Amino acid sequence: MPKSPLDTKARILKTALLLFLEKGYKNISYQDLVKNTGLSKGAIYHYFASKEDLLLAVFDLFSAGSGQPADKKPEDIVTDHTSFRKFYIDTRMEQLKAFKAFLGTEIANFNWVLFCLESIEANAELKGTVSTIAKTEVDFLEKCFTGLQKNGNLPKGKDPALLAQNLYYVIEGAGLVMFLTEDKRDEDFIKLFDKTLDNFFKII
Amino acid sequence: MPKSPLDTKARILKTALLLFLEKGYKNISYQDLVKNTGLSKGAIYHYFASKEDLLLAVFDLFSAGSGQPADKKPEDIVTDHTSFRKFYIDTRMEQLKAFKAFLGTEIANFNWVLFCLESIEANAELKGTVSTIAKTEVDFLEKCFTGLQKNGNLPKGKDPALLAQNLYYVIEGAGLVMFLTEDKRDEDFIKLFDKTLDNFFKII
Amino acid sequence: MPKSPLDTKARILKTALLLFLEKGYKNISYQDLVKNTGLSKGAIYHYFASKEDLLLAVFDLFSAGSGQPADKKPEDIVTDHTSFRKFYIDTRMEQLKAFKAFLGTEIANFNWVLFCLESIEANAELKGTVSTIAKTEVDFLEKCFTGLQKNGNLPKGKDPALLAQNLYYVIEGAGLVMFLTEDKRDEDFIKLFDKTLDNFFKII
Amino acid sequence: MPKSPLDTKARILKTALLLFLEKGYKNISYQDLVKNTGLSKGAIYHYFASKEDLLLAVFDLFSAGSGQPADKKPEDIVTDHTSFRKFYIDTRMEQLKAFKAFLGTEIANFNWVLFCLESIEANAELKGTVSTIAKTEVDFLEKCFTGLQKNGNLPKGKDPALLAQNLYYVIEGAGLVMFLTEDKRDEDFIKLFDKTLDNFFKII
DNA sequence: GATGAATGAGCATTCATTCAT
DNA sequence: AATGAATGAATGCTCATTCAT
Repeated sequence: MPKSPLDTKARILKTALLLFLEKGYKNISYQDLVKNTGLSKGAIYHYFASKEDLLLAVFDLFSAGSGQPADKKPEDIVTDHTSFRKFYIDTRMEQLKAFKAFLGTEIANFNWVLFCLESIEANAELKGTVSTIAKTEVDFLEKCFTGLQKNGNLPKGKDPALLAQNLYYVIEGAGLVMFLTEDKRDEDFIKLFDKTLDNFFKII
Repeated sequence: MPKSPLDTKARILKTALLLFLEKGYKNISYQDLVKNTGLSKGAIYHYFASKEDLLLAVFDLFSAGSGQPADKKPEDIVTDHTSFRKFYIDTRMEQLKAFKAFLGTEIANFNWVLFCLESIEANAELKGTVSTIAKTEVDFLEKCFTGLQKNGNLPKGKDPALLAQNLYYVIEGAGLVMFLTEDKRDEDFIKLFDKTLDNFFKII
Repeated sequence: MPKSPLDTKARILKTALLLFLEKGYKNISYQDLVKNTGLSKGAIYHYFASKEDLLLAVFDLFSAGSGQPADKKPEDIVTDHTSFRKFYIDTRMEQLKAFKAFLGTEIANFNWVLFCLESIEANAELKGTVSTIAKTEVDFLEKCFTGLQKNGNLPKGKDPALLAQNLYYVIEGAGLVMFLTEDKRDEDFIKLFDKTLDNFFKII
Repeated sequence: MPKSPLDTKARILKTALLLFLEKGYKNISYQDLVKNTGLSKGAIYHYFASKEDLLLAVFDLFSAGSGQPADKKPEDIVTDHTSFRKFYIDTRMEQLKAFKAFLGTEIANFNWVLFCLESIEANAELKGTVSTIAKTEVDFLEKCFTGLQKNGNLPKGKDPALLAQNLYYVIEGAGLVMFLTEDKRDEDFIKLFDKTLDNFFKII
């Protein structure tokens, strides 16, 4: 039974993140937050001056959870297409697992696109944060391609940086299209990413 | 000063499309529609039974304007990378020009991602429509790659269909990331698409 | 296919009466009237200046259909309790049959109490009309009791007029209570009236 | 100046009961409630989730105020017609007085029929409550008739239960007809009930 | 005679926010 | 730290009515 301020604040943040990701920032009201935190409106306002303020804190949390692991060296782990795919999927699954563990619950509908769109709509400065996340992800992919290159598994003359950029877009694009055209769950996205990487290797 | 029912209905549809694309479906209220159409709430309800009903009609319009031109044969027009890029950009610019001409006004913020997300959120059946648009676009790109192939400008063993699929994702992904990380205008997207195609050709 | 003004006006009146009785005056909108008459709003306004105006005409129709048959002589027909009950029920059933024939359709929920209440609420002068209906009904019942009296089937010293007044109230009260406490159909009311008369004879 | 939640909730309930009885549930808008409670719309919604929810609570209040006093023994108090009438009228007047005292104001138009009709229209389950009120009232009257019987003031062979049922209907019927045909005030109803009882005794 | 386009006031309801306790 | 009472603007929607055709 959490009583300390830190616990309460964390509880609000986690609940808000979960709800925002599931249904979007605009679709979540204070009533929802109250119901799902078990706290009162006043308590939430005690920690966050406004809904936008809460969003900013939640977005920080989200971006922290979106980073790539710094303890691993992709360029050493990735040697060929197979290890590339395995490493990428493993990393994302770990990320997802960590995320769920952090939230302490399953998340039915991981609508991060809507969440990000509404976030930058509410506060355009968040574009910077999204941009950083994107760069980190591209860097990560670039290191993977470098791994391929070091092992002679990259066709001559292909630039790892450009490949990373393209692959990043492919993954984002595939995710977005899946969102817009299919009913999906978390695991579907993992499968999608695996297939997407496979296809990408076939065209480069 | 339009008086005929057809004019009025079209006026509502155009205005709604414009506003929905600029600010998203949820962010537009009947008050906004009233202000921008110069009509009364009642008049809008006379033509569309509900906001969702209006959305469906607007989405039809949007999807109609999103189709690729049926009168052109991409596989004949596209012969090399240069003609590919030129043809693709020309097509999109024509599309955009036609769209603007149809709406009769500039559109400041072409937030089609938010519009699509909110649309399928409001009515999941619209996923089918989005899916069709996506397929049409991929088909179009596939024909372009076939053009390249016919002219010996495609590396051996590369599948036009797979290339089209990937390029489609790259374009969507690039567009999405641009949305989430930068301030952009219509023309910026055109430039982005040009650069995106250029980069894509470098990695295949 | 009715085209003459009279037909149209009658069609509106019948439809309105049916709808008002089923759902109450307030619950029926012009939209309902349009849907059920197959006419346009304008057409209805052409014949009736306002909703209240329509109500007044409808109420006239209703009160006309609520009268007792002038061609029959209750005091001659009613001789004992059995003939009283039979005559009363027969009369009401004929009334109901005539009503349905006139409307040209079944009526699911005969909520005449709500209809009357809302009618006098809309125009207090209608109280006069209701009053007249009530008097006619009491007169009718008085003649029935007179029939009983002539045949020596009325306890000495009982005043036919007073009995009629009481029986009228009993019937109205029973009907109202049935409305407020049970789900009922037209036929249930007929049964109720029969039982009510039977019980009334037991206490006088 | 009431500040406690209980006061506020009670204030809303009383005001709503008063207004619903005066003009009917449908005719009262939140605007009316706001004007008459001095509270804001939001405050009312804070206590009652919807208009129907408010109605249910109000109806409970109404039904509570409609019960007969449990502390009195009608079968001992009522001995003859005179004491019957006096006891009945006294009871109703006390009821009315208590009601007014509770509401803290006069009530101009006690339209309980419309209120009940609209209540069961809004929520058919309320028929159960109305049914209970009716049964209580009939029981009460039956005990009165039992008092008459015990004192030899009931003609032989008359069933107190049947008499109670009939008298109840007579009273309701008389009340309804008065509503539909005359302008009336609270006191008029008391007078009406007195006269109604008097007449009823003459026919049994 | 008849249509239906257009109006605008009014409705129940939701929402983020403030603040006394 | 935490509650929840109270606010009032805004939302989608319904309605009776008007009127040009």
